[in-house]
Formats: sequence, structure tokens, C-alpha cells
Amino acid sequence: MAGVRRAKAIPTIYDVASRAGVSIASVSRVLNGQGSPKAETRKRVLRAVRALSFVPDGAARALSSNLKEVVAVVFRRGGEVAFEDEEENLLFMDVINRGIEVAAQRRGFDVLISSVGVQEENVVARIAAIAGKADGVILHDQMLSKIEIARLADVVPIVTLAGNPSSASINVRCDNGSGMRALIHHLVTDHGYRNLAYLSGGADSPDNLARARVFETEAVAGGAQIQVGPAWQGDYSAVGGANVIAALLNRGRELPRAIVCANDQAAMGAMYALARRGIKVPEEVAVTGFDDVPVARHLHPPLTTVRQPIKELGLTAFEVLYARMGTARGQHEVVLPVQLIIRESCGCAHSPALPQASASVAGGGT
Amino acid sequence: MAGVRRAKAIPTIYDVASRAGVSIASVSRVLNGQGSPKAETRKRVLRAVRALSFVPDGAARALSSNLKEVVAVVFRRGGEVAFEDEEENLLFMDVINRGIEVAAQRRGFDVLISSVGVQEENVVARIAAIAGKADGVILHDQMLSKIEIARLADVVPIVTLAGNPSSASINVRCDNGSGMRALIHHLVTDHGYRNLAYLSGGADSPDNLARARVFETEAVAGGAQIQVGPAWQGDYSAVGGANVIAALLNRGRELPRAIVCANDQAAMGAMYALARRGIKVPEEVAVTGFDDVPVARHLHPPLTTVRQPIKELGLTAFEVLYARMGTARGQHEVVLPVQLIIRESCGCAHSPALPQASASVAGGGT
DNA sequence: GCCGATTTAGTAAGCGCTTACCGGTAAGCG
DNA sequence: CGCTTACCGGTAAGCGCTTACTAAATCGGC
Repeated sequence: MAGVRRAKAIPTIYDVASRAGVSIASVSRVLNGQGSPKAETRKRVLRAVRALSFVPDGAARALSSNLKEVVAVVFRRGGEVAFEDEEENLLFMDVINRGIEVAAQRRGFDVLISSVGVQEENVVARIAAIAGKADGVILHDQMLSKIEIARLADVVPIVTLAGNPSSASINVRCDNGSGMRALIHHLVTDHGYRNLAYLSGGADSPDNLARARVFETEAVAGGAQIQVGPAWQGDYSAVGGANVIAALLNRGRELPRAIVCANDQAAMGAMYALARRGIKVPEEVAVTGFDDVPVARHLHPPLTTVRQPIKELGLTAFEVLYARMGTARGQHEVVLPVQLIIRESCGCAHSPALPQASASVAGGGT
Repeated sequence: MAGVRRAKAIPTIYDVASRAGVSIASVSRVLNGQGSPKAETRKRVLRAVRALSFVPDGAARALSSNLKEVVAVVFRRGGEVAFEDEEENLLFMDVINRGIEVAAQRRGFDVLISSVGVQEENVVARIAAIAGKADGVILHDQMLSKIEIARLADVVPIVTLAGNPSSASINVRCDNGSGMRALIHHLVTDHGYRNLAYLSGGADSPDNLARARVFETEAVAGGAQIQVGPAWQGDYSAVGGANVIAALLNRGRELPRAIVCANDQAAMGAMYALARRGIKVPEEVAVTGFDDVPVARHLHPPLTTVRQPIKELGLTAFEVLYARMGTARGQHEVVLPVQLIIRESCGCAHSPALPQASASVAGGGT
């Protein structure tokens, strides 16, 4: 029996029972509303509980009832964060996590948070440990390989966010295809841009792959030229996006008419790099994002992007996981709809903004 | 035995033991590095663990070792959020929570998050439930009365953030006094303002009380007039701050030369309300905040405020709690130093900003 | 007023781990 | 070669709950 020792012994269900003059079974029953305890019994138990400040031990409960009422959420803690906007704002993950928490709350679950450093070594062990403390696990990013997910899934239900569906887990993602399709259609057909580039995200990200694929086919189908490849390889981060553009510019490469970024953060970085060289967005080069994170509308120019229902992603992830914790076997992938958000970075004119009660009226600033 | 039933039985330590041909004690020992298992034993156990994808059950572990390796963090979920900046940015609590998480990680703990709705009814029950799942609890805000805290503290160590110290719990806060003192000194002595108001925060918040108290004594000592009282009662929120100013203006009250706000969010709201009436900050009215949340520097004008080491607050909260989980009894309050951050909203000239790698360069605008 | 049908309450068997305790085996020593 | 000293590993006793099973108590209905 190791562990941290508490000074004063904390009351257990036995203490309550003996103080109330009943059995522990009765105490448990009144506390959980099982059976039909007599009013008298109920009253005595409650009195004792109150008197002792009794709080049932979650571990014992969990062990006995085989239900911890905890979901674990694992995500990657940012590495280098050179951009304030990236650090200071609620980004994709944060919003998703909020969604998860809200959904969990509704079911009486709590959320066990665990971030993993970018280059932490024993990630698998860490995740296994946290998995042992929860009834289910929600994984952001590609933190575990397919095999590792399969292994872990033997032990606990797993939901991945923007990952790969697998027979062992469920993946929740957005409809990259139709979003990208709408975006390219807007760029090619509405604006008539004939030369587009795709500033990609994490090379192994399924979302990125899907977006890249649709980008290519749609752009080509629309009769536009495309630029892709290693030179356009970003990593979903603002720094990554900025670096790609800077490198291209340094090598004297001519920029395409429009840069379609894998996500909003990359677009932020790209716009930053462009601005540093005095290149006008969208007049000279149009830039678009993907996600519609909260700051997107506040960039200059406001970012045209594809809105993912981010919070819903979280809500859905939890609900799907919850269902999986029961007997339910459902489909292995759930896809949420997206929406093209046209602002100004694509070249569209300033659209009358909705009135916004924002302190930015009192100033602005990023 | 209720709870959610898993389809396939998940492996237990017994399965591992029998597959490895050893006793469960040995399995436990190699898994926890206790004792000195022979290399051979160790190897066989590890092989079996791997083969079965065994993950020890956290609940059983916790029950047996009396240590869950989990800290609970409870905070208030925002109610009405009319201001984008309030919703979209990492605010006080978020930053603190990040700090807690980092510190927890270092000790092998995970963080159990639970937000409480503004007007949720059985808050006490909710908190008790979550307390049962953790080794310690960190409470933001004034969520529990002194009595309730004392009761809960019988069961689990408690650390409050910006609360009241009590014999049962430990409070972690910042040095409101010296921060406010420095701020008032700057306003009164450096700027020579003779008429100040304190736009207060939550009426029952210890931080607010402390700040108000020092505001009064310092301002008066400096020979300035002060405005305080019900008309200046805010609630730490941006909407609250905006409402106070709007109401004052509607009643035709003359504004003081400087408005000292209880926190940055209230200052955001105040500046917003002022801007709507075309009142110039800081030319006509100076405004200051408290906290130095990330957005503070991006408001227009940049907010002069008192910086709290927000992340440290979280780190400290965890460390103090961790120490308390052991046998250590320490002081009941830990106070962290603050720093006056002079920007422009107080009337100071534009100071040469530090170079910032920010996408705001590519635009900006909140 | 007695017997079977209901309630209500108690007893005890785990849930999956950790670890105190102890027996067995090997190594060390005279 | 017999005995002490170490060292490993196994056995079993919980940790604090939930709940199946069972016993006791209560209540109707004749």
C-alpha cells in the first residue's frame, strides 16, 4: 500500500453505515437511488453522510461498477509557437475540447485532459496510462499508429479526430471533400483564377491528404494550373506556412494567383510572409484557409475559409464514444458537414459584416 | 454490477500472470519496478503484457494504492458572452489551467476538468462527485462557501485560486496590494490624475476587495478624488464593465479622469462603451486593467495593466496541492508577485514595442 | 389471526490491483 | 558439507464500493 497518506482517515461507507445504524448496502442504495429504502432509513443515512462529509471514493465505485465516468482526451501540446495569434487564441483543439467537455457533462462524465509534448518519447506508455484511468479515449492528431490504436482499442473504446477510420476505432471528421470542392469552385469559376497552389498540412494527416486530393482534381477539372509538391509542404502551423512562402520567394519563384492553405493557421503564416514582402492579399495573391477558427475573421484581410463545425466535432466525438462504450457498434466514421465562408482574402469585395458586439470596436488589434 | 459492459473481456493482471506463468504479484512488481524481479521473469511478464495489450486498470490501482494520480480542476463556465474577445481568447482561467496541466504532467498526474454552469443548481454535489475521483481539487472562483470548502477539505486537499485562505484549504493568489499600489502611484504621481474611479469586480471576490481597498487608500493618500460605490459595481466581465459605463453616461454623470478596472475584461468592456460614445482613451479618460491577459496588449490603445504571472498561478496551485497531498502542512496562502505593465491606455506615449513575430503584422484587427 | 406475497435490509462475494508476509532456493562461509 | 544470509516469488489480505442472494419484516386477504 504505497501512495500518499492522508493525515486524518477519511470516512468510508462503513463509517456512514455504522453511524446510521444500517448496513453498507443500505447506504449504497440510498446514495445511488437503487432499491426502495424506507424513508426512515434514507433519512438516517443522509444524516450520517452529512455529519461525516462523506464522499464516495471514485476509484472504488469505478472498480466495483466497472464504470469510471471519465473520458480521456489526448492532444499534442504545441511546440515552437512563434506566432502570437497561435498562442493566444482558442484554436482548433481548444474549441473541440470545449465541445467534448460540454457533451461529457451532460452524461455525467468528466474529462481527463492530457497533452503530449511534440517530441515526447514514451507517448504510447503515457497514453496507455491515461487510458487505464478512463472509460474511453479521444485522440487528436495522429498520435498513435494504426497498430497502436488497434492494440489500445482492445482495452478501451477509441475515437480519433481527423484520423483514419479503422476497424478498431471510430473516426470523426469533417467533409473535406465538399468543402474543398466548393472552395475551388469559387476560386476557379467565380474569380477565374487559373493558377493555384496547395500549401499542404501535415504530410501524413488524412485531412490534408483528402484536401490535397480534391484540390488537385477540382482545380484541374476547372482547367486551372496547379502547384503542389515538396516546395509547398507545410505542417499546419503558422510558422510552417510562413516558411514555405518565404522559401519560395527567396528562390525567386513566381507565386500562383491563389494559395489554398491546408488550414487557417497555415494561411495566417502565409499571409504574414506575403505581407513582409509587400505582396498584397488578395490583389496580387489570394489566400484561403480551412477550419474557420475564431481569429480567421479578424485577419487582414478577413480570411475566406471553409468552416468546420468545430465544437460539434467535440460533441460528436464524445457522443460517438459514449455510444461505443455501451454495446453499440456503429459505423467507423462519422463525417460532419462544412460550409464555405467567403470573406475577403479570396478577392471578394468587402461584404457588409454582421453587427458585432466586440471590444474590437474600441480598438482592434490581433 | 452495473455499468457499461464491454463486448470482449479485457485482460486483467491474472491473465497476464497465467500467460507468463508467474504470479500476479510478479506481474505487478515488474510493471511498477518494485522489488527486483529476475531478468527471466521480467522478460516473460513483458512478453505477456505485450501479447495481451494489457493496460492496468486505473481504478483498481487507485483503490489499492490509495493514489489516483488525478487532480480535479473546477471552474465556472462563462454565462452570457457578448464579446468576441472574451469568447475567442485564452483568458485568465484557460491560462491557469494550462499551467496546472503542465505541472501535473511533471508529477505523473492527469487533470480532470469540470466546468460548472453559472447557475447550475447542485454545484456542491457535482464538486463532491468530482472530488471523489481525484487526489486533490483546485477551485477557481468562489464556487463553494467557506463552510462547504471546510467540509470537502475533510475528504480531499483543496487549493483555491484567488479565494479566501482558510484553515482547511490553501489559497493561491497574486499580490494585489503592491500591484494596485504601483498602478495608482503611476496614475496619480506620474500622470497627475486627480479624479479616479474603481470599476469593481465580483462583489464578493477577495481579489476585488483587496484591490478596491488599496485603490481607495492609495488614491486618497495621493490626494486624488475617488469614485466608488454601487454605480461602479461590475462583475469582472466585459459586458459588466460596458454596462457600468453606459449607465453612468446615460445618467449624464461626469466621468473621472481615470478608470481603474478590477480586471482586464472589465477594462475591455469599459473601453468599448467609451468608444461607442466617442470618448477618447486615454486623452479624455484613462483606463487601466488588471491581470494582463494575452489580448490586453492588442486592445486599442494597448492596455496599461498589472501583470499577474498567470501560468505560474496554475503551476503553483498544483505544486502546493501536491505538497499538501503528502504530509506537508504549509502556510495557508501563497502570494505571487505582480508587475505593473505600462502601455498606452493610461496616457503614456506609445512605447517602442518589442519586435513581435505575429500574424497581426499581416493585418491585425480583432 | 394465520399464511403467502411483498417489501426492505443485511450478508457476502467480488471488481483488479498492491504489497506484507513467508516459504523455498541459491549463494556464502566455516 | 551443513548452516546462515540473501534473494525471489507466491499467497493472500485488503483497498471501498456495488449488488446478487437471502433473511426478516410488513401487509393483505380469508
